[in-house]
Amino acid sequence: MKISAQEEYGLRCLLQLARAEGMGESLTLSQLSRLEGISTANAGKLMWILSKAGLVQSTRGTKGGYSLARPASEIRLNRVIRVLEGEPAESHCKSYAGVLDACVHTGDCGIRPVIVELHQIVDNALADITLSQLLGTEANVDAALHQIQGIRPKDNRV
Amino acid sequence: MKISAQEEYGLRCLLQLARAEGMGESLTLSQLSRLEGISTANAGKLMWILSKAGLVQSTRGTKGGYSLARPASEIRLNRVIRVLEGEPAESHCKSYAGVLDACVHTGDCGIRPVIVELHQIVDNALADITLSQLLGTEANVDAALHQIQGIRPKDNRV
DNA sequence: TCTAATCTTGACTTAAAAGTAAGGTATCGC
DNA sequence: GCGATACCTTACTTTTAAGTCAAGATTAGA
Ligand code: FES
Ligand code: FES
Repeated sequence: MKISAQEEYGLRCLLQLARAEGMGESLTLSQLSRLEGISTANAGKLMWILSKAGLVQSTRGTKGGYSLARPASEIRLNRVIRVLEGEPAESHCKSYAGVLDACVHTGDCGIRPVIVELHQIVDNALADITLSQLLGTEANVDAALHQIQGIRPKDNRV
Repeated sequence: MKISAQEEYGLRCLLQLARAEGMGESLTLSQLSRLEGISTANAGKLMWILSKAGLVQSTRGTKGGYSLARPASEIRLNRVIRVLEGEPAESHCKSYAGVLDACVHTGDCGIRPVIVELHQIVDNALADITLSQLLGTEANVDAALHQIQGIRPKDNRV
């Protein structure tokens, strides 16, 4: 249960775009790569993924670059992470079937709900955070997040 | 942000041990491998990790096998997952430094708190679940988990 | 004691993720 | 139009995680 490199760097680049957005500017791949200390090729790949998902907008040609497709306050982290983590993780019971054709826990299973709920918990937490909330100072961001964790909305209770 | 194969299979094996525990029995590697549809070699590796961390007890020789080191009701999932996910994930800013020596976000950083809090949220959720809670029917387990997600204890508020 | 069952351990192989390279296409300014 | 800038896309290489193998060590029971 850890964050992958792609998720991490993708999110960072997105944050850089959010910062630039405030000043009405867009960023090129080489700018992004310099800002985050990754190769331009890698930045390109990340941006391609994000743009395919409609999170960022790209402009070609000289004076081109990337910018957020929507205001930073409307981009929630759960969306970002889901896009960056690749495949939609097919139904769990098919991905982790061991050497067998199907999951050995047929029908009644205590594992499945744990995994599903766990992802739900993470998703809920991430859904409460927008890009714009991450632009302040570290202390402010930290404070804001603590609050969110406390005010949890409890969606799917009856 | 997804669960790894090792975490998944390790947890499943542990659950099988918890079931066997109820009947005062221990399980051998070949039994575990058959129950979970993985190779005995793989089961052996997982058990070694879990035993090294003190979560399971092993008995060698004929009539040997594995059993839980403590009652299922005292084993919390956060511990299990942390053990199975390998390295303690050194300070984040060192793991994801791109091509540079250190993290480019020096000092004031909006990313770090997100990652740290996120792991905290997951850990809190997992800490509320014990192995014994996962032994019931799928419907029961699901119901129990929903409750936990709602009653969240809010540890680190002031 | 001897043997069969069983765990232990490190090295090896394979599969997946991450990152890189290169050629292609669109846009701008002259 | 032409060249420079910058994104687009696919294929490849490297790195890391996952899984396997094989030789060694320990115990119960005949
Ligand atoms: S994890 Fe697939 S049925 Fe249990
Ligand atoms: S992630 Fe390391 S300083 Fe921001």
